[in-house]
Amino acid sequence: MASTGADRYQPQASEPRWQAAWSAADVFTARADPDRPKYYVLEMFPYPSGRIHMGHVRNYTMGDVVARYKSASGFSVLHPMGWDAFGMPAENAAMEQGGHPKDWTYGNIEVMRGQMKPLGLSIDWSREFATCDPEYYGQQQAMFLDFLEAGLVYRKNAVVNWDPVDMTVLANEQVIEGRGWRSGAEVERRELTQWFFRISDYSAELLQALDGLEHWPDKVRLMQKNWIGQSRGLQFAFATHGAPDGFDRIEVYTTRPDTLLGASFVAISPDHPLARHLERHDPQVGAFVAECRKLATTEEALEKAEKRGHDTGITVLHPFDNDWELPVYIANFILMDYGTGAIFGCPAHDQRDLDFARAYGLPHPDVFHALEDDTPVTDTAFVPPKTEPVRYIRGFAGEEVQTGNEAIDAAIAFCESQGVGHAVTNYRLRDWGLSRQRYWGCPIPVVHCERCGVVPEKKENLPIVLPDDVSFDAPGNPLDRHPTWRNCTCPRCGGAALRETDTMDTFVDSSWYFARFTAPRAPTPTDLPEADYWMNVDQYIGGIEHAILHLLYSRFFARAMVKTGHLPEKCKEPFAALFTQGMVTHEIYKSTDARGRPVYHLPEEVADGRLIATGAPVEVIGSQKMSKSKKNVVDPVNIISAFGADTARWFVMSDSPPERDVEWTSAGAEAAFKHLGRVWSLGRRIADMPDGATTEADRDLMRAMHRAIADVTRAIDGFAFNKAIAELYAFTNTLSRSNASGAAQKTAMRTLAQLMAPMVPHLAEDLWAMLGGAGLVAQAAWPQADPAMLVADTVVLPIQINGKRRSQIEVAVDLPREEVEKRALADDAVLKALAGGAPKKLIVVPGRIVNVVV
RNA sequence: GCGGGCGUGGUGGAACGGUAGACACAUGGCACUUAAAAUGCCUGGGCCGGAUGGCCGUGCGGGUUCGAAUCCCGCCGCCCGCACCA
Repeated sequence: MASTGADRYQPQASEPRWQAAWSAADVFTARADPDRPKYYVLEMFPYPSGRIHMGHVRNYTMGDVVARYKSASGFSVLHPMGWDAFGMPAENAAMEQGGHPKDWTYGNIEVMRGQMKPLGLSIDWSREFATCDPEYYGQQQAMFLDFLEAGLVYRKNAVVNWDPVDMTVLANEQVIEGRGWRSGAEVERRELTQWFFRISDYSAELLQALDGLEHWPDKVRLMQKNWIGQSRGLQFAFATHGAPDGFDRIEVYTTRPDTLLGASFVAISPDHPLARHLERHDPQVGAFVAECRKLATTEEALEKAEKRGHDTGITVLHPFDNDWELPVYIANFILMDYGTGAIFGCPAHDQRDLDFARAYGLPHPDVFHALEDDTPVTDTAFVPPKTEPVRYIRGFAGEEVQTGNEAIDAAIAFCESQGVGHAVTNYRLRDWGLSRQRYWGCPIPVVHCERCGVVPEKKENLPIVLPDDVSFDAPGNPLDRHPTWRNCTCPRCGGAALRETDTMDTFVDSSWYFARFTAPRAPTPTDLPEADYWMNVDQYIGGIEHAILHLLYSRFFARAMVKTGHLPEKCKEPFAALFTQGMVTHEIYKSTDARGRPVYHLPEEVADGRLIATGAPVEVIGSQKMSKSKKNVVDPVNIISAFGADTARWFVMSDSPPERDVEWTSAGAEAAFKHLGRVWSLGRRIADMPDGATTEADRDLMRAMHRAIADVTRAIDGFAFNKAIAELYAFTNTLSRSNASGAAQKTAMRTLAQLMAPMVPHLAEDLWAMLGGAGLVAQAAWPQADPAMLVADTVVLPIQINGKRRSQIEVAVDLPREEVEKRALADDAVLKALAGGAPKKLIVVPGRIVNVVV
């Protein structure tokens, strides 16, 4: 069965054979084995866009290295795969090319599965599912109903991007410079009643629990912390003057109460109740608010937009000086969702407020100065860190040196003592709006009954399956205009009712798939004993672009599932360790057409900076993330057919550290292929050697082998796959030059095969079989380094003179410090530098370095 | 705009605060060959030098330290996210 008879490396022939052998031996089926420790490794599942790309290859190879390594190390491994299959592209394809999102999606899954299988990943395919399978989303609907009952879901109004020409809701990415991507119409903000998860109830807990995620990257924890955005501040009310009835007070929230005596205006959100009221009665306000509503809904658009306001003519009285009146503006940069939707501006110590104050001719009195600089603020706000002491000139305690934090504490205490407001802990995190006005998503299982209102579906009626007979020739949600699907009976009163036509955000689908993998065919969302055995995910691997939303939503969902009994208590943090991998990038080849528009070219169409077809030169632009629109993509399928899967796997794991981007180059891929061929030939040569008699060189080779085992193991454990590969290169070089006996070289070669197996499993099986290894290397136990073989007798100590390396000495590892000092001082270079004098200082770092200061 | 990250030879990168450039790729040289490909060996940051060696060098400018790619401060550039892309 093995390709031992071949005379050269032929991955195209051997890779399918080994994949068949693994399949026949049922090597990758996950089994809950109470006698073995379990290990759940998961890569973020792919969106079935149509073809796999190098980013997938890199992502899944990383997971595969971990899975194979853990399996060899005695763990019962779960390594599943599925498809994040709902989402807009399927609907877009249906609109552009006709056809049905379902056919498009399942067709893509078929193609991509077919492209992934040749990679030889150790995936338990028996657990595969797609989130658009009714079996999956039906269970999601069941959980939604449980969440609803547990008070984790509610409805409220929220704004969406509305395209007034296409009469449809647009996603943020469909809004380009304030206009609809298809119609080109100016996008408006429109309010709709939508479903929300109460994730903000968990703000404090989600924040606090970040501390326990020790095996997550610090940067991700920090990003989530900032996203949750806990702030401590003061909430209080200004009394108004000249405001309409019912608006005699405006509640504001501030994180800088210490600057209250430097306030110069009050600003409210265009969505603030007062603004809404004025809008109805004052055409000028109406015009301004309408202008604000043309802005896209993203925070980014809001922040980048010119800061604009409308003076309402209303004023408020300063709480500590009733003769002091501040104007009230409606301002386009105030969010209704955060705090109370109203702020006071202290321009001297907030750049945004300062820009606003200067634009509207408002004063900007300084509240504090730097300790040695009392220059008043002009066009740059003075915003020192809150931990830095500053001199308050308009503080609550007169002229005093305090840090911002101290002054904030003092201000809150003072205001509370005066009956002006109270301390409030606020969070930036908003509730998670899950309603989407689209067809290709999980239907929200509720009905709207004229008599009973909003009524949850009965669980026995689940799944609420998407109707197949829909058309995409008209804009908007086909479910809204479906002739029969929408009509249903009320589960409560049995009368006529209308089905909810909103579907769920696809983030819902990806917020629990990891739990479903533990029991993918269970008749309930999860099977608790299975979840208890396999959860949590021991190693989760995916892109840094998911650092906030997907991971935060999943953390919330896990808590909600624990609360509703779908996961055991220990699953509140479902991902024990997280690794965020970098992207695969490639150069971009660009030229321009006759009309001067950019034209992009695929890498295979270009050689030496020229188009192969015409010889015309192309502009070479530096590497960027592979994307179809820039055509800087390399199709893994082409690489596999040219070089085999192992070359693709080896290349994406070598060179770049996995957390950083890797640049795909054809030269690098060819080099990887050549190297694997060299290793194969080396294996062939060694396999044919007679065992021979033990030689002097055997011990050196065995030392190198044990060193390689230790180094590669440590590198894989530490996710430093590029270093593991560097060690494998080094050991391969040592082995190929070794004069050791045939028997020793065979042992070394078998070990090399085992150490390479997680990265290049097919080649490893070739080598293992050539060298008479027992069974499959995929089922062999990971080699162990013998500590006795790792200790060196001597060590080379570099000698620095004034911090620069000037010499070195070789000493026994256990030589006492005094002896090392003596030897160092006797060194020629040191004697010369000292010129007879005594060293000023002598630093000996045992086993590392000696530094002589003269 | 806000939040997070990254920056080391021609290239990808390595380096518990301790010999900067491990391991590769490209280049150059040599061997093998009628020739080419393939393969193997040597070279492989810059400058000076025949060599031993010396000086400079980790985006830029400062600082801490016996010693800084690594820690601190200030810049510059690039990348990711910003709640309806997945």
